[in-house]
Amino acid sequence: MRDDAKPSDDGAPAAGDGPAGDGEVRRSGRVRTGPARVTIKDVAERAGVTKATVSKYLNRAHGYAMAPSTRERIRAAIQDLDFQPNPLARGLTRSATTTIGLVVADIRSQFYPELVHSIQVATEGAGYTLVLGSSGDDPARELDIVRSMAHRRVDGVVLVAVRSASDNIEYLRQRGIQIVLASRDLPELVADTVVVDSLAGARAAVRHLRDLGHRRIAHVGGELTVKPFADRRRGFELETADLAGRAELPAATAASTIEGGRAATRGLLDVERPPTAIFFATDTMALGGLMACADLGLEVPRDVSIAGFDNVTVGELPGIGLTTVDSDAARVGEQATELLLRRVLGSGDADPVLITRPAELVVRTSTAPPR
Amino acid sequence: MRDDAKPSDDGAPAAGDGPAGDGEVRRSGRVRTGPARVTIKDVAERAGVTKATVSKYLNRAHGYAMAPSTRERIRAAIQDLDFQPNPLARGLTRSATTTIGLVVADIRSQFYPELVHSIQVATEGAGYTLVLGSSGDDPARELDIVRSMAHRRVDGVVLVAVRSASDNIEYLRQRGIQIVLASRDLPELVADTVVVDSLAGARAAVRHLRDLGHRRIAHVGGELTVKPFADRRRGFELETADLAGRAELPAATAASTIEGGRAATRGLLDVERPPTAIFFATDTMALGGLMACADLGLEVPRDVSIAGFDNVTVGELPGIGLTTVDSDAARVGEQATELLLRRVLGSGDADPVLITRPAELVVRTSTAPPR
DNA sequence: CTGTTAGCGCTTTCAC
DNA sequence: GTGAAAGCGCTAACAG
Repeated sequence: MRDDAKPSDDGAPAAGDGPAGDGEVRRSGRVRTGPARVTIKDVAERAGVTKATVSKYLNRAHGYAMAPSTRERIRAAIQDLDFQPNPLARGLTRSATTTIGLVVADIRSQFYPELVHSIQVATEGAGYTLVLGSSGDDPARELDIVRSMAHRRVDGVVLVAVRSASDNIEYLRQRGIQIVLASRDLPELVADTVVVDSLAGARAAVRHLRDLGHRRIAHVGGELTVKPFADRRRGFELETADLAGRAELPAATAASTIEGGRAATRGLLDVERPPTAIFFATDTMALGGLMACADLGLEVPRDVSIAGFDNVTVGELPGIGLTTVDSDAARVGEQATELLLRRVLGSGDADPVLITRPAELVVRTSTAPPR
Repeated sequence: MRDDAKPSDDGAPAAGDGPAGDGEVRRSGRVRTGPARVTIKDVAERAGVTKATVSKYLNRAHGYAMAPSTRERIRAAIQDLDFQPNPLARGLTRSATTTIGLVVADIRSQFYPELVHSIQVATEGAGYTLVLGSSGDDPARELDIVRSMAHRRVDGVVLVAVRSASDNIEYLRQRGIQIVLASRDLPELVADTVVVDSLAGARAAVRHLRDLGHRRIAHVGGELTVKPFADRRRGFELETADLAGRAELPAATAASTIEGGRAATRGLLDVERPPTAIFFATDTMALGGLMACADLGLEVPRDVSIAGFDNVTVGELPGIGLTTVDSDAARVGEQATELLLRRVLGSGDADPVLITRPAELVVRTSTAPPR
């Protein structure tokens, strides 16, 4: 998707561009006709006014005045004709589309559905349409998506769990497109951001393990370039600073996937004197941790206690009962959307706002005192 | 979202519209300026040709001829200027937007992420943008969403797990918008459809339970107005037809949610002589079934065997180990998208196509011989 | 308060 | 092969 300005099928199949002047596409076919669309002109005629007046009616929120009788005739005409303003035309003139872009890394992860849903509901509830992009956690693709959304003139973008932001944010900002970051903050506060308090949450989780009597506690963290993951790790370190040496507190870093957590956990447990508890930076990794325990014939929580972070739905299931920290994804999504829409509507503070939501410990059955 | 033709801020904050002529909104503010956008006119000037010629270059797939030298100059100009055709303008004239709508019931359900992801990847890979709508499984909202997408001139719509279709499909079809149904078929083949073989899958699951020695088998089904659910139930009935009376084969119907499955299962198990195995119409319900067992102090599979349908990710987890039937959501999504894009591009059969994918049994640890 | 007049950026006949 | 002109459906000054 590098050279966006290629022939009509701008966004042709990912396949190679082939030799110079290939001509594969046949967009030709059927000419979308359907029932004659009713336009603003039809409404104007039926109401006995001009398009301009109808437009003013449609944009009356802009503060146009209008004779009640005219207003009423237009209203009636619109209703009779079942008129719908064409969003494309509107977008073309106003350069605003009542559309919000949502960029996520990968919807399949246990963590997103709740977040995406809340964002979807919030945008839709405000009359905006949601455009979805999935980056696969690849910064390059993320930028492609952001560019594509910018060209489509979305009014704003929710960046969920961005990796790094410099390019994206710069690009959007230059084009006057509003931005909000959800669930992952960045080292610098470059845009409105809504996250959960990772540091406090991690401390609570680790303290819980200590309160149970654990002393050999390990940590499986996410990539440290991701700030919330770094914060969680730091929380782990702060709460274990007084404990013995590094040997007692092994830490690993893994991709935030089930497989990532599984592999890292195996490495951590398959040693002489394994830890009695592990704190994971995400529930997804913790689920992998559970698999690793099963792989090694260890029982949770008897042989090892497991704690995660996020509170994904499946953690509640019997047979899982994952002790975790609630990231309150739904509220994060909602609040992020609110912030974004506020900016889109022109209010909003001059400076970026950071909202850090409290993180609550949720104790279930995957943690218990060490043997 | 009923009256779409309301004032400009068609999608004002959910808050009340207040007294008659309130004037709260101030869209006024910042006038989205940004760096002067480069248009086809700029390209034309730089290349020393007219907009028309540039347009022909852009649409060369339509089969326009052009002098190689001109072609080259235009190509260079586009590159130098980093020109991107404005999709809105293009959409306005061509009445096609390289956009696909995706309508799901509720992304939060365990089943969707995989499906949505595959659709997302497939559309994006073909250069289309995905617009997401979530109906909450409410037919009225579903229609609202479909209408909104139609107004935005999406080229096609993927309807995932529609409930009933008459209105939606009629509406879209009238407007020449292509349609494909994924994961749920309808009694009548009204549009291209991709589903898994529910009947065969259900039979395989039930046969598996019988092979293990179960005779008192229950079924927790989804609403029978949903064809795949009806098929799964029918599969259950066919495979148990020779067994004792109805008392041995209780069946319940529930909403396809964890809670739905949980409640239904409790009802089924909390009796004199409970079944020794339960076949669920969906994994989501089966997870609820697992919770119900825990609630009642029953152990799976020792006291009761549990089998589901869909093969959601969490089913693999140790502690869950759900025996199920694979719905192959990813492939269903992919194939549905392919079918849709084919129609959008003007190929595609005259009549609707039905693709029924094979359903494969996946045996895990939630099923075992009865005691 | 309402109408006139220009476009927004692109496509598309129809000439040349 | 390329250009001129009209128009997609709407908004936005500016008049009156």
